[in-house]
Amino acid sequence: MPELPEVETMRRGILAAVGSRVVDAAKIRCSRKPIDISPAPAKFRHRVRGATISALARAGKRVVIWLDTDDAIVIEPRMTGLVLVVDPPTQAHLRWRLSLTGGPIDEVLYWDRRGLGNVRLFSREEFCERFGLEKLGPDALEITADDFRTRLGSSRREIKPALLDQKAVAGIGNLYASEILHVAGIHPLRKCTAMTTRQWQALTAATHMVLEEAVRYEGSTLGDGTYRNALNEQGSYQNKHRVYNRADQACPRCSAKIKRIVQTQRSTYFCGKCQRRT
DNA sequence: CCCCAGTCCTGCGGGC
DNA sequence: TGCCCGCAGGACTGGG
Repeated sequence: MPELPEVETMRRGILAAVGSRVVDAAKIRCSRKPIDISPAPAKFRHRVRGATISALARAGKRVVIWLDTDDAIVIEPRMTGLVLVVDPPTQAHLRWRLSLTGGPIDEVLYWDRRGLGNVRLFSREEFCERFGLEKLGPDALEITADDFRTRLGSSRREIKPALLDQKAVAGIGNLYASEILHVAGIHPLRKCTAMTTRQWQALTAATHMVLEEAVRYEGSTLGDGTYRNALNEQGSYQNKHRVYNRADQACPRCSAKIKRIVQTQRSTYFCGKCQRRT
């Protein structure tokens, strides 16, 4: 479930390991069903070969490898994808490989157990079209209370499912939505239209606080152990979770029992006592 | 336009 | 012990 903190951790790990280097080749490595990689291998290879990595960025939950040719390799890990510079957890689910020249670490790998992710090459124009502010909202680390109110203030949805809308705010997923609302003291069932200015402000502060903290702890590696950083090491923010996956345990703020409900087919965790509906 | 259910996919754990 | 089902939740699609 890589969300913003996990993808940001991958991005930093790749940057530290490979920095600015020349691409030697891009290969599809797949012993099972192929994942979504575009364009087709020969064309992909031709477009990236010999290019230099000019920047490593993040677009919401995607890792972006910018090349000096003005093309961007966009890796979208979805549920179980990992971007690695060391041996992957298994060879079977290794999906793609970018070979580099001139350094001790000479590969960036894409590994994906479930294979829901994708690796795509875009020109700068295509990238701006696809990931502009109309398609992808402001980054959750940078979003302001005014952005939140403008983008969600008139939505008829409940606040928790609304936080998962990447057009409104980029980077928040199911896990961090629950954590953020707990810190903000806002009930997940609260309607966006009922949110006060103070609550949009509290939500903004909580969003920045939780996500910055999660980045410092290198993301959350849950029970299935799938998520890893670029060096195949676990994150540790799961030990700091306030509500996620903690149904029936004590709220760290008020000791009431944490509840689990389902909203738009997804689990929500919250404290019914200290997260107010009003 | 807005929003939600259904879809893809694999591995794991519960129930029988 | 083995099988089947449900669940996990990224982003996209189709339709109400």
